[in-house]
Amino acid sequence: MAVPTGAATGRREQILTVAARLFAKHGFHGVSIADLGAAVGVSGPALYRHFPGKEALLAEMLVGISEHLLAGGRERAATGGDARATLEALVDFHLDFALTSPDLIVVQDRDLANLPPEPRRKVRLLQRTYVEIWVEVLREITPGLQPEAARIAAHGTFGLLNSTPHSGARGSTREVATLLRDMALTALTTLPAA
Amino acid sequence: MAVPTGAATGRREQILTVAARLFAKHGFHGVSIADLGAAVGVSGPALYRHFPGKEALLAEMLVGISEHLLAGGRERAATGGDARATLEALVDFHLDFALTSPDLIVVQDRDLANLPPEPRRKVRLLQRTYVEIWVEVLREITPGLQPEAARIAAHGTFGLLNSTPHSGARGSTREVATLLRDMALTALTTLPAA
DNA sequence: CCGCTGCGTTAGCGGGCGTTAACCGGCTAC
DNA sequence: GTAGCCGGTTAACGCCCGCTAACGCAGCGG
Repeated sequence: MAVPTGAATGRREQILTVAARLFAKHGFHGVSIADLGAAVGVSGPALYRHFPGKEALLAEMLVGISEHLLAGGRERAATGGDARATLEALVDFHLDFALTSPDLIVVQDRDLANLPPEPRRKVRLLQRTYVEIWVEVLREITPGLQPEAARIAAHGTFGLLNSTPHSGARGSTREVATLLRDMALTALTTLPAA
Repeated sequence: MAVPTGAATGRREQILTVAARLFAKHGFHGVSIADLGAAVGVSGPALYRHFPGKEALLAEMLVGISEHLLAGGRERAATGGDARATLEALVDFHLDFALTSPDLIVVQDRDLANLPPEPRRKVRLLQRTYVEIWVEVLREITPGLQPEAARIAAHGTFGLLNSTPHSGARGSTREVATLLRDMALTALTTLPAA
């Protein structure tokens, strides 16, 4: 159930992990089945023993990401503490994911367009639901905040928190985390009520 | 000299504009030369009358973007007002670019990896120089701010400001702009001095 | 009038890709 | 011990793509 990029237990997990790394670096169309096979130590068509095709592999990866995010978001939102605490939990959760699995973050918003229509709609739905969790919390914190404004603020925050793959993120992870965390919380707790 | 996606004057400009739109939607490898030709009304190999190849086209697009950003950044930084005003100008400039040319924003950080080595290094250099402008201003505003922290904050802010393509950005552009502008400025002016 | 240049066209080549086919060795169940 | 699945292999097919070749034709300078 551990979605984050970690050590691979079975072949399927290993393939998904390696594929995430390669897709993040070269893009979906920039990685061939042969490349991917070579990277896991088998070669070429062996992958078809584990996935029905290249797009299905991408689909499983992206759906897994969105489901993981949504599940984590729901979990944090369900604790029922005050809204400010919930927001902090959401930020920490999202940031942890972004720092732990930068490959998945990159692939997530780069190769969504390469999904077949059906899984794409599924991912979009999951993402939208995830955003709505944030919107609810934000509107609880800032009364009068319009839903559309909250949505834009949430997307902006994702951009902020997901920026670590771009910045190299060399400094010790802990420091990066607290910096971005504080930036996000500061920005989100001073939204205009209008 | 107008880099932003606008009406196309000559064929070259038209091709670049259309290519930006298609690349943003389908990714560099997801758009064929034939697709691109069809989208501008000519077909296929006619593009080779204007660009030496597909990668060169991408290179010109990405180099143009980074040069535009760097030039705009330098311009704002050169006015010599106080740092806070400079920062506001930088945010406004970057945000205006992101809102005016969402296609270029998307292509910029998605297809950098598809550039041939030499233009890629050039783009990276331009980007790094652009970031350093922000870093200087941030460190002027927040004394004691470490360069690496400023860099991370700058990248995070770019992620925030560049998030509009993801959020659909339906609300009237002006409102989106002021919302993201305020979020960015709030976050950047409360960075820890440590 | 002639030829050059600019900008198109269609035909075709070469290579790479996703995918399928056919085959095969090693576990494990019965 | 043998049947069968599981997860590999190599060979090959068909498609699509980037790119080149060869040609055509309007416009214009001499």
